[in-house]
Amino acid sequence: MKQLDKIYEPSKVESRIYEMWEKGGYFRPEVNPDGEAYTIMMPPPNITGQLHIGHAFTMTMQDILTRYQRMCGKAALWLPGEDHASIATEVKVLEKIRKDEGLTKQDLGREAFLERAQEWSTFYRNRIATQLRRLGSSCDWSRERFTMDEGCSNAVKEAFMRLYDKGLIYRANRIINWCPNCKTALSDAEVEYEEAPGHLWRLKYPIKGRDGEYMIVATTRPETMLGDSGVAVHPEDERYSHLVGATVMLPLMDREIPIIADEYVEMDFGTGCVKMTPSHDPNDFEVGLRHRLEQIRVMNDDATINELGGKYCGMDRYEARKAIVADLDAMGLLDGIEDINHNVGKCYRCSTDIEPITSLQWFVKMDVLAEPAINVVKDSTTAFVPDRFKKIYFNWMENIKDWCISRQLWWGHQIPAYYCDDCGEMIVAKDMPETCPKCGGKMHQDEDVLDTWFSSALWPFSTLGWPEKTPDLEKFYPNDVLVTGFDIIFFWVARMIFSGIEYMGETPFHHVYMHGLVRDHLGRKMSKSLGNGIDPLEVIDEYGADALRYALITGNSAGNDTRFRDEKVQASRNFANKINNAARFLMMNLEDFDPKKELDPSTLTNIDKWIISRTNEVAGQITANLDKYELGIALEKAYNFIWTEFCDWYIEFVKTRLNGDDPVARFAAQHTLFNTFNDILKMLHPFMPFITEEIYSSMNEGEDPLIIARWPFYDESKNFPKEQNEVSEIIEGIRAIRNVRATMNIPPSKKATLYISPKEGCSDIYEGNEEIFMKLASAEEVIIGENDIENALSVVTNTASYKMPLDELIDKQKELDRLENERKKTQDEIDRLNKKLSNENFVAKAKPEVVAGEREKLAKYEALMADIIANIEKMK
RNA sequence: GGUCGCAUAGCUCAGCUGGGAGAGCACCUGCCUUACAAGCAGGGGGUCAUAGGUUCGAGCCCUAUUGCGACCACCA
Repeated sequence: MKQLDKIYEPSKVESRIYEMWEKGGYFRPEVNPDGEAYTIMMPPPNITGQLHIGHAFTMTMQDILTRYQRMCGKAALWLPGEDHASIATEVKVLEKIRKDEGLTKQDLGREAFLERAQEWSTFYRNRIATQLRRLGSSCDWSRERFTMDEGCSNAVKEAFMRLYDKGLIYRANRIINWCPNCKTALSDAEVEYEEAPGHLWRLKYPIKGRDGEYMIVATTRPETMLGDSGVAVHPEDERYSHLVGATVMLPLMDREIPIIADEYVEMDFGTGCVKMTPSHDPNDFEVGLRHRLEQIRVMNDDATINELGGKYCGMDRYEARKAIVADLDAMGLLDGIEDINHNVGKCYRCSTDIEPITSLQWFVKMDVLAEPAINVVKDSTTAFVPDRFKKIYFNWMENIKDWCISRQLWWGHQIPAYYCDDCGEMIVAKDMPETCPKCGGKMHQDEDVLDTWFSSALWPFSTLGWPEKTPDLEKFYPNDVLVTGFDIIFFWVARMIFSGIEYMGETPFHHVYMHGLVRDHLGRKMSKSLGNGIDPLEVIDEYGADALRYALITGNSAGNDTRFRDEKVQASRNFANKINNAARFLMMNLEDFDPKKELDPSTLTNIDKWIISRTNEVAGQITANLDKYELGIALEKAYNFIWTEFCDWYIEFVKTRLNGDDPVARFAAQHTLFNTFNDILKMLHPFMPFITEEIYSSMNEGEDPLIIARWPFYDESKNFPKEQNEVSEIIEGIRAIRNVRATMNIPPSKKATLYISPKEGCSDIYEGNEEIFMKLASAEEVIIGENDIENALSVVTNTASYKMPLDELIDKQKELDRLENERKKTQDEIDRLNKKLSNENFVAKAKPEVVAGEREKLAKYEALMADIIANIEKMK
């Protein structure tokens, strides 16, 4: 066996190990060809060119689950997503083009732009893939799909056509969210509302035919009045009922517009009178439809006023606002201004104020799609972890409006709709017809592309080959689990669910595991403006990928945010080093060990059986935790078991036999050490893949690598409850002795004879383990049996009483005080238990096993009490 | 306005179906004991936000309150 460094250096092993995995093809589901399919998918990479810590968080969880399932013998497939062609990508690419070539989008033209976008997108995507590899991502990169190549992927065309044929996609002139900076339509989910101080202006609209009478409307956006086509009041508002049906003259535009009554208006707000701008306000749009109000769009795509805005034409919307207010004021038509806080919709990408405008766009009809998507979550065909996120999902799905899917971008899947230049005929098809089927004219394709989430929603099956009926699709759909942050439920999770049901007839995954955000050490959200982002690659450089993965997972529970602190990574790194050193110990002591040589089970001591049993038990618990996606708990259990029980106790226990001269005892110890540590490496592998693989491969030369080793499932034949209890007693005894020695300030170098007098029937716990007590309890000699020593330090446990004569060291009074203290504590326990057990209600109503347990405890404490009192007597 | 979450040791957080409160870091004491000082041994430290309720028994279940946070909707 080879030797390890005293300090574990991740940089020395990580790339070598990763290469070994990848070359060996171990990430592919074929390593377990007959195993049940387990699928997990990677979100579409967001092209920022850099792996974000939040991304690393998601990836780590996915990777842990994938590795675990693979070791369980499943055909675990972890697929990278489709390209995430979004506004972000387009903006990023355009920035680069401007910087490198000094060209704008218009200078470049569509085709040249797409070519460059393709290039850079691929570059960034590869870069992220490389970064993920450093994190240990066991994604099957060989199946990577990149479907923007043909302008619009086959899957997207197919999906679009199917919905169109069913009448679930339509094109209409409706009000949509428009970003004047990105110059594209956005879906409702892409608008973020932010509270901002503003004003409420009250404007006076002269009523026609009633000189000196006005309708006073309140508005936060006076510039939209250019497009007003009505004034609305509540039908039951007596102040205005006589005016319904009359008209007002719209100031500045001199347009005669009607006064209408609609329940939408709230009587108590403002003046109870609302101006109607159907082309620039979603509510007004709805009211306008009901009352057939004219739609007058007064703004251009860049939010400047257009020619319908009269003399304000060409002004920016906010310049126009100032000018209009000033003009109205000059005309005496400004009734007043109030300060008001209101929410302003912003583009989620560039934070520009969203302008609602009417525009010809493509929409997906949502009500039909939403219903089954709600049902699969209701009946838990798709379960959310944690469960509470269902509510958020339902709330959104139940109130969903039609989804605007067209975007006025170039970088995306181009809509497969074609128009005749001559007669305007529209065809939706996979390929553009040569000529118009109606008039034979020339055709052109719709300029717009689809919302990136339209294609992303297809990802659970499009990455598996859909619409082709591939073997992958057959085997791996539906997926097992989706791991993602809760911030993405609407954008993505919900849309995948209804799309999966629509196209595949089945929900896309059984479980949706939702995690929280990674925050900085002060609990703040990471953001570019704060500059508090953490680069996972820097963390990996400093501490190693295993440490980063550990730090991200430990102490985390589903749905909750986690803070990222340097101390946490340090603790993780220390753990990695601990494992490294435990491995060093093994390697030093296993040089002459032959794992193939058969063991005589009767040579195993109770100590060996204890660690075998505990390892088995812990493995079972971790399995249960992982099956419930309790990654943080599973990792914590592994940590505590490895550090405390294996390293601090078992290794210390076993040293006496390893250094002794009985070859049979030595072999039993080596055998247990070897197998236990192998199991430990296995259960830790999903969390810390690099270090475990490195150690495992040097311990098991010529064997299969750890990544495809069999998971250490719970095995009843390795369960030794009797020995577990026995060794717990030994540990308790040693602890008690150490504790006494420490409180009495006796240095470890001062050794004494240790007299152990086991209680009835307990002597085999101690027989043969004398040397262990010598080593771990600083005894120079151990004598087991009845004793009657005076002037000795004494401690008692449930199975034995211990005595250490240390005459010259003992401060008699101090020891008496200590014993008295023990007595008090024990008496308190006895009193508490007596009180509980004398409560008739408790005895009658509590579960019998609980009552029995309390009785047993009482008996133990009473026995201890007797011993303590005897010891006090001897001391006096 | 609606919904949800969080409040546990000095700090950061765990705590599964209710049966005597845990970890890491920090702190105190003693140790370079041949795997490990990125370590070992021992120790201190919590009215589990507040007030009620259910129960034999509540950190956990119910109600209300306070503080913090998130999401959705949005009245011009």
